[in-house]
Amino acid sequence: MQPTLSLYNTLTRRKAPFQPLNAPFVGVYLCGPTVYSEAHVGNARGPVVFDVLTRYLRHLGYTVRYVRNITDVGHLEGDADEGEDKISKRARAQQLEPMQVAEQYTNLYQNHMEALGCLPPDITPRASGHIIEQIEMIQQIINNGFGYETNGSVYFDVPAYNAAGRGYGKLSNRVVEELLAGSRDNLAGQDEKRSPLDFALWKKADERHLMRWASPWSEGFPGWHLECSAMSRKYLGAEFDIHGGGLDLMFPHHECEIAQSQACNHPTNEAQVWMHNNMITVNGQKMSKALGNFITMSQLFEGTNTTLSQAYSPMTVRFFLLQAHYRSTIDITDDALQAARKGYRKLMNGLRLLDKLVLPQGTEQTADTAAADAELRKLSADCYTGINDDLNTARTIASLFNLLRKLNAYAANLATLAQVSTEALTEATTTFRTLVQDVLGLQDEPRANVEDLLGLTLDFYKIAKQSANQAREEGNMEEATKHYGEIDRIRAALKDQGIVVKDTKAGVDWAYSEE
RNA sequence: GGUGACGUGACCGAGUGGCUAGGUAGAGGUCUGCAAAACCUCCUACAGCGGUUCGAAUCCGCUCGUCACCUCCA
Repeated sequence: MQPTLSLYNTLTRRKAPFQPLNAPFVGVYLCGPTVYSEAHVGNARGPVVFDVLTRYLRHLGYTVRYVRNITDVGHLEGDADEGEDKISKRARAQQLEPMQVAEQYTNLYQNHMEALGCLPPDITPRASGHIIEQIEMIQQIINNGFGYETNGSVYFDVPAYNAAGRGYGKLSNRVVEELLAGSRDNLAGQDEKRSPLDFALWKKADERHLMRWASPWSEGFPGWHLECSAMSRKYLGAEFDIHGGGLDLMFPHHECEIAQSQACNHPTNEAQVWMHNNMITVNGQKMSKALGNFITMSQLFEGTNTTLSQAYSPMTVRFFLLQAHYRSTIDITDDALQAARKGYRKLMNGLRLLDKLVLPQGTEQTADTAAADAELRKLSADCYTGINDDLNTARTIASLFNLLRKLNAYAANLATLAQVSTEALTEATTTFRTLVQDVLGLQDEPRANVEDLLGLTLDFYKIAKQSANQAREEGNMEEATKHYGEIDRIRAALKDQGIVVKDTKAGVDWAYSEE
């Protein structure tokens, strides 16, 4: 009997038990990266959180379709005055094809996500591969009276949409009148828009713009909110279960997404549940490209960022991210990462321990195991409390440590396993293993270097060999035989691992077995 | 200015009316050839000032401090 999973919904500003629209199927969409540069740690939080979410939904028995897009068109550089697409701007500087840049960073991103233990999404749609769908959507928006064309560009008519009672601002809690009052009216390039709140659905490309597609309005490119509306609708339907992204995407990106979707398919909030993960901070400030205080994934894994003293492994980073609740900010520091690394390793040591929790032969099970069973079962059950409460992985990890302390205590004195029933113990070890590996996605990360370990083994091999030869020369055949036995054992063990020892005139070496 | 969030012990970070969060670091102990790991014990905090309440870190008010978003260049 699994307690229900509750999720905090940005739309309603409260937690509610999760109810799929069409159980057992669950559609999940996460706004993916813009692939014009390398992702930083902040960009990894959403994917890790949603990886846990989809893993847990599957664990609960749902059939999940998880979509995470790649934005390879559209976004403009914040300070660009050319009106150029970010990707093409970068491409021109490097004399590369824009799609080459996009491909390069897409691959890098996916490698990093895989290293972080994120299972690949079921569908990874590219914005550039869905131009037709986006054009169709624009046409629908225009036909429904919520879009207009100016000079080959198409804009979404926010005042018209809002006048129709569709609630622009309902996600981010904004009032159109206040937005209008707060907006500066001296902005350049506003003349094409009827209202400063309007946003582009299609932009006509100027002659320097490299990425461009034909459309009924002009040769150009789609607006940056549109892709998610179009692609989520294509793969998950006009209304699906869960849509996620960073808190900074709530406005305007997600607000505009809802508006676009609803302009086509009223009524819909595009997704039933909207989830937003909070930001990662550095010295209390949001990590961002603009501030320049970001740490890229490569820098983190390789220890090449000056903010940090050393490299941190992907699993350490994953643990670090999950040790905080996703709606809280999390401050990244050396101390915090080092603490995370130790915590992560402690959990991994726990994993290695589980199979060793066996009552020693000859020890009798205690007749009454009720007390110990109850204690262990409570510790196990607690592990699910946190994750069911809006994916509170911090609490789940805390509970796992509490469970682990008990399991460690049993391991330290195996005879005490007599006090607990096999059923309760199995339940506990299964809970631990399942949550750590399958749900939190924390995998053992081998740190030992095979070459070094082999070298170490061969050192002992050499010592044994010297001892054997010396004993033989001294005529002590009994001693020699003993050491030759050691040598044979090492050889046999290594051979089982596909390694052969090579005794050469130059010394002892090894090679992969060719058998 | 508008909207929202936050301020927890040496550090990170849960909790949100009464009950041990947890991890890391530190202290003592058990174990141990030495050590490590593990286990046991300790360090028991909630920005400040008021208020509500039998009782507040948790609710309310004020003060101080911090942060995010408020789009354009699309």
